[in-house]
Amino acid sequence: MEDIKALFPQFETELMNEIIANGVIKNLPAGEVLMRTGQFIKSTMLILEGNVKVFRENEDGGEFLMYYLQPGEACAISIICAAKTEASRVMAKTTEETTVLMIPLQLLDRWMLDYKSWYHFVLSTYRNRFDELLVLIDQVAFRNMDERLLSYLERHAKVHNSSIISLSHQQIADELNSSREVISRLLKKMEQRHMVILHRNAVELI
Amino acid sequence: MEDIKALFPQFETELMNEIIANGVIKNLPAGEVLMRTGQFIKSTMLILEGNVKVFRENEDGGEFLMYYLQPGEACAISIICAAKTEASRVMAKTTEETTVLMIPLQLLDRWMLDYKSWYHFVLSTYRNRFDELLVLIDQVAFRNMDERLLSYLERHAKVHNSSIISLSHQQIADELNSSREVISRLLKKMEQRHMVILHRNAVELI
DNA sequence: CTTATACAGTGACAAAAGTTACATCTCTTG
DNA sequence: CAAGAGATGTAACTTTTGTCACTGTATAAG
Repeated sequence: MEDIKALFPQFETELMNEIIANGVIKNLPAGEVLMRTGQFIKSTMLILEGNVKVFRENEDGGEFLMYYLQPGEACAISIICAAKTEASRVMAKTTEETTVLMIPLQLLDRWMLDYKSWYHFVLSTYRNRFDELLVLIDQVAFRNMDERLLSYLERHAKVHNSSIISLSHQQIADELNSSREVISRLLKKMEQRHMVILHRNAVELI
Repeated sequence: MEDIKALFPQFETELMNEIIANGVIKNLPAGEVLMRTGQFIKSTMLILEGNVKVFRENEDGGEFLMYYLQPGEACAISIICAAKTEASRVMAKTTEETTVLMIPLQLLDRWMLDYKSWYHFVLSTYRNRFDELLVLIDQVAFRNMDERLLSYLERHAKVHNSSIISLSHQQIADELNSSREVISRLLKKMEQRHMVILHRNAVELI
């Protein structure tokens, strides 16, 4: 409870009380799917601990990364969809053990009116996700795969707070919508330039 | 005034009155820049007539298309930025003669609380723009240039309500972040397959 | 009418990325 | 520890896209 206050210091006390009274805390293992393409959303969630990756699935099951959700953040899509009870167009999955706070959607409309801090939180959530999509569009539209790979590794390191990226080349290729061989090739080049060290199932950023 | 009501039938009467009392109608010629990268936004706007294209500028001045705004719509970015008085990261420009209704940003917060119809309008604006960005990401991440070109032509035709797309190959290349020769090549192929007819400064969709 | 100027067509080539096809290598599991 | 599964390395090739260089052509301006 104290952790929640620390993560969302901007929320006023009454909102905090409502959140605690109505929210359900869920503990999820890594790899748990929180939202599925085409699924209708019944509740929104705040991330308390861990990490959630939001992605689109392509035809072959590849998981094209959109962005990560971190503690103190909320899923804009779940709020948007919840507000209109519409189907989701993206997937969300935990990448590590994660704690979320589920909030029934019928509260959202009232909170928007009753709590200024909630209203501002929702708006800034929209704005931040929108910005992340803009950055993503820049990457896929303007950057080559080598640059995208480097950005990807750096972001992964930052988000997971470790310079060791524990993913196979295939997983990285999926998240960038490329192919394993291309990623292997580029990683090899980066290793020759002493930008990374390659391990099994892991890439270490220098 | 009656046209405004027809374009925004969902707005309640009092909101309509506020809009009419506080909004400023502006008539803009084609090619007018409404929003510039890095610029701070002082007001938001509703599109009454015409068409606005929202795009990102690349290093060489190419205008990479994000989406169009049409009558009855509002610019999500201007609302988001206005709400936080932050700098814009995109550009907006009229593509034809356009009438917009400018609304001073200080009214937005109050309207969100006072008018349910405004609140829902803003949320659905967010949702729609978000969806358009998702579609754009799909295109650049998953589709080849020939498919993207076809989608682009179809969308342009739909938005401008004409099967004749009055743009040079260079302009099309810019909006897709490609090069003139590539677009010429692909258009030629499409012409051979009887999908389009090529004119000077125009492409006709069949 | 002539001459710039912007637009379009095209061939040749280069670069980036995707594909195919194997060869190794490194764990895990029985 | 042997076998199999999953992971990685790599060469050869194709496809897609981008770039360069040049030609022709329509249109507007003088």
